[in-house]
Amino acid sequence: MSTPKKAKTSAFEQSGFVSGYLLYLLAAASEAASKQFHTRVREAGLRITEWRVLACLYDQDGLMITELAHYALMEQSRITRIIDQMETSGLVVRHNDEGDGRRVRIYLTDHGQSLSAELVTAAKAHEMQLLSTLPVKDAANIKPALLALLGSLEAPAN
Amino acid sequence: MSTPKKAKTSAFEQSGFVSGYLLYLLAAASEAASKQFHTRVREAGLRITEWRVLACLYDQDGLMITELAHYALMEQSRITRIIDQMETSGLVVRHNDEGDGRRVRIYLTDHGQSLSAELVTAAKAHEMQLLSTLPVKDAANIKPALLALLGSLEAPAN
DNA sequence: TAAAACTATATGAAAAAACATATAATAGGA
DNA sequence: TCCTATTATATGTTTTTTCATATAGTTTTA
Repeated sequence: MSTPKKAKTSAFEQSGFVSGYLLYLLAAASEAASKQFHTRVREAGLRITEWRVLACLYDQDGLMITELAHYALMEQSRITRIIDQMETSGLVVRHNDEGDGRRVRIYLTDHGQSLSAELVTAAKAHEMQLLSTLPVKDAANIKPALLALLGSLEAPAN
Repeated sequence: MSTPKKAKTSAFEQSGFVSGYLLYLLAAASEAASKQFHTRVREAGLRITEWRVLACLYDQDGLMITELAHYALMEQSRITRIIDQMETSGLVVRHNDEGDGRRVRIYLTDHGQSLSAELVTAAKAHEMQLLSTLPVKDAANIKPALLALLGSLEAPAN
């Protein structure tokens, strides 16, 4: 047979442009690493986007729609609809901001609070497990490198 | 004013769970880094997904639908439809695999070939520029760390 | 070699996401 | 203060994406 059945480790992955391209590595690593944990998120009855919102609110309850969009890496209109659904399922509530009638602040319900705490704990455990499978050097390097990249990208001037 | 207008660098980003969470850093870095280059992709009249397909075919022309799905990190049915559109816009062509009538192999047209070469060149330049903005240490560390992570995640055993 | 199991691609229907824009509230001049 | 510009959220529409499944070709095996 000229073509191998399972081309998992094909010539493609060994050489060529894509397999060493930074943006590909970032996307692939993000996707592969998230995949594992996302299984747990779905087991908790949540969609990925909802988990992201919960995690943001875990850190800082009462964020605005716009702030959530920024932190959770999503468009504003998307957040609006996700909050609609999360409000329906009893995870969060909307409150008008006193002082600025345009703003809507999102707060965790009791249920949302306990669920977010639970998932954050699981996420931390998963992260530790994941980092423990890496060579020590890489495990130590990865977050600083990503933070440097983010910092460089967020800097307005260039 | 109690709430700053532009909360770019808020308390959120300084501390808390999310801002140091590996899966968040990966997603955020991937998104932020890609964003810049994606502007160029759209200027070339392509969607991001189409660029991914072009890049894969640049490395290895004649990939199957399934292989493209794997390498471009997308679902099979999605690739099928993207190839439909790319065929319509004259970037690729489908050919039946001789030897296995189920397989469909995708080949770049002349136009697809020149466009992919052009964009790959631009992508390499962008990557170099991006890495040059990082501290040398981080620039040297990031790809090995991502590769280690990917390797660890692809390994079946654990 | 016929049946069963499996692989590759396509497609209909449903859900999610993006895009543009509407609505409402506030802020900032003239 | 009134007019304009700006900000925050919501919503209608369209496009993407997913999910489940159909179709067709190949391999396996009894």
